[in-house]
Amino acid sequence: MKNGICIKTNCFNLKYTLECGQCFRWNEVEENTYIGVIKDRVLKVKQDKCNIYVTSNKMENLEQVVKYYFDLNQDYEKIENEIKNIDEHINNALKNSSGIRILNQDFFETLISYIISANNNIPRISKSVNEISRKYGTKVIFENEEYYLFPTANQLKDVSIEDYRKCGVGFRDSYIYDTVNEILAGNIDMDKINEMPTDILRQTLLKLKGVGPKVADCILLFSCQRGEVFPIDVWVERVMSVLYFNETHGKMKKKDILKYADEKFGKYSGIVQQHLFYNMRGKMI
DNA sequence: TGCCAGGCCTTCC
DNA sequence: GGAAGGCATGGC
Repeated sequence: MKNGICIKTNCFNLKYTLECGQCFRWNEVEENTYIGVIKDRVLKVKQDKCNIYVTSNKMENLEQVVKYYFDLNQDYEKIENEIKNIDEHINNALKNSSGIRILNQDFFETLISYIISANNNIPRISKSVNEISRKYGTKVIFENEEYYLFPTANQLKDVSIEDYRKCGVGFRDSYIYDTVNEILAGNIDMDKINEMPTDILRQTLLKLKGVGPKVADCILLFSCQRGEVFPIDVWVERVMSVLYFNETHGKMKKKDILKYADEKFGKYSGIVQQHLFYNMRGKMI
């Protein structure tokens, strides 16, 4: 393939993966073709049956980067076959959403993005993340268009609370400001994240302003390869209450939902959660 | 107009 | 430790 690569995939649906709410910087430009900005480059990805075709402004290690980002090194066919057998609800959900992958996104970008996500909606989250990138991130050119990488903590060192507010983040402005400064102060060593046990890492994240249990779990799941976590937002609370506790008003306590998920879904809690979330939001279950 | 959005912080008990 | 209220902003 000219100026790009082709990767053969299995059990991967690009559309579901990018539209299930775990990432905020992808746009569909034509049928089954998306352009997105990840850690250090712009990607254009087209899916045609089992193959994806990828072009980028940066070809260095492209296949490795793409496989890691979309979690293509994991055997999702095996994972889906296992979770299908857990119960009929998951089996039904998978009929609508087979091929969702849990992305491996950049830690810092995910941290800030999910602080913005609190009591917010996905289009507005995307808008704010894009605005922060446009103002403070590195510009890159791809197919004669301008794109902006999400800024590093260092690129945000002189940004004020008021500046964040102008990016549309609302009351989360000071949370972002405080968290960026914590990172700049070295209070979270981003090089050691992979070695930290999940509980310790969660406790570390929870010390940051604007990071509560749900945001921490999203960061753990979408950027730290912790597939055993089960982020509970309003949708998941609702779907779990209805499907597993016979409650129609989302009244179940999070503690009880977490206990249930841990016992029943175990190390696959994260992927199960994502299928339930996607199906619930799409009103398919 | 009022309610909701991938919740969290602060205050108060 | 748990409950209640406040919080920016835009879409419906």
